[in-house]
Amino acid sequence: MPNSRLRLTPQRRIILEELRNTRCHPTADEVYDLVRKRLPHVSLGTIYRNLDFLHTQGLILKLDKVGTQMRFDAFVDPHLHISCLKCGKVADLPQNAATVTLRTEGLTDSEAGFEVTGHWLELYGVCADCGNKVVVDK
Amino acid sequence: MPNSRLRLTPQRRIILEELRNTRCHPTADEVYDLVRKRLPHVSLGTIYRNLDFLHTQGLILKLDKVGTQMRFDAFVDPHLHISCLKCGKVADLPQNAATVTLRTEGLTDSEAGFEVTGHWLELYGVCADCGNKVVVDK
DNA sequence: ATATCTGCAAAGGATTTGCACGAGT
DNA sequence: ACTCGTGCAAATCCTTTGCAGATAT
Repeated sequence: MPNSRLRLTPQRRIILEELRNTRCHPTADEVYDLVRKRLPHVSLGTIYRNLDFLHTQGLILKLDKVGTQMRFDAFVDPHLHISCLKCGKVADLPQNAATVTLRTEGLTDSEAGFEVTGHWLELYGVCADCGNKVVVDK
Repeated sequence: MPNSRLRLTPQRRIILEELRNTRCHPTADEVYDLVRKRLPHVSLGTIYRNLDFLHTQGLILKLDKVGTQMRFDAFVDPHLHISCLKCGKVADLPQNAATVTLRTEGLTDSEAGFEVTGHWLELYGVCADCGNKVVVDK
């Protein structure tokens, strides 16, 4: 039978520490850059594998609906994310910044016949930096 | 000076017709398959370029928050989408199936300093087909 | 010993792009 | 002529995977 004990390797510990040290919702390659400062020989494959592992363990969030790359978040308490339409930056907003009300009673009878099990709300806007930025390009 | 007249080429017309003939929110390669039945020599690059063109013209929606591939929708009236967690299928739901209430007054003062300009709500669940399906694999 | 984990490099999938030719005005 | 659009193929970007060696118990 397989030994299902899972290890907290230095790589995993440091990835988690770095994620917990920032609220920047870094992409995998940004995590890679952070971790490489402490583990110069770490590989990007290990970063991806362990981000996925930590996500499976429920230790981090995987944000796959924000821009073109996945982003990761070690703060797993319920909260909302807002992404900047100009620079792609992702920030946290309090959970009560928006409320979603579902009318589920009608839904299972709709033509789709779907059972609704959850939802994902994504806010977008313009961050402080980009809002203040003077537009230079034509 | 550039001639800014834009052409409704056979490729564009047929892509739009095929999209308007389905409510299946096809991916680019599914559109490719549909169009190829009528234009056997069309290329996938042309499909991508014209889907982007039609989106820029406001003629179709580009759904980039649904699964790993973009999906396209010629029905541009406001409505919601729900995607099946098991098979990835996307279906329409009436706009009033869910309401989002934003508390914007507090937001610009939050630590993020974001100005909220919009939001995207994604519902997910289990479609009728997958809900009825007997699980065979171990 | 044995299962898990890593680094490396290669493969994979989706999308975009460069280029020469074709089409419309 | 002069754009704009197309087909083809290659390139790009992000992510996943195969494999041989390393690590922990």
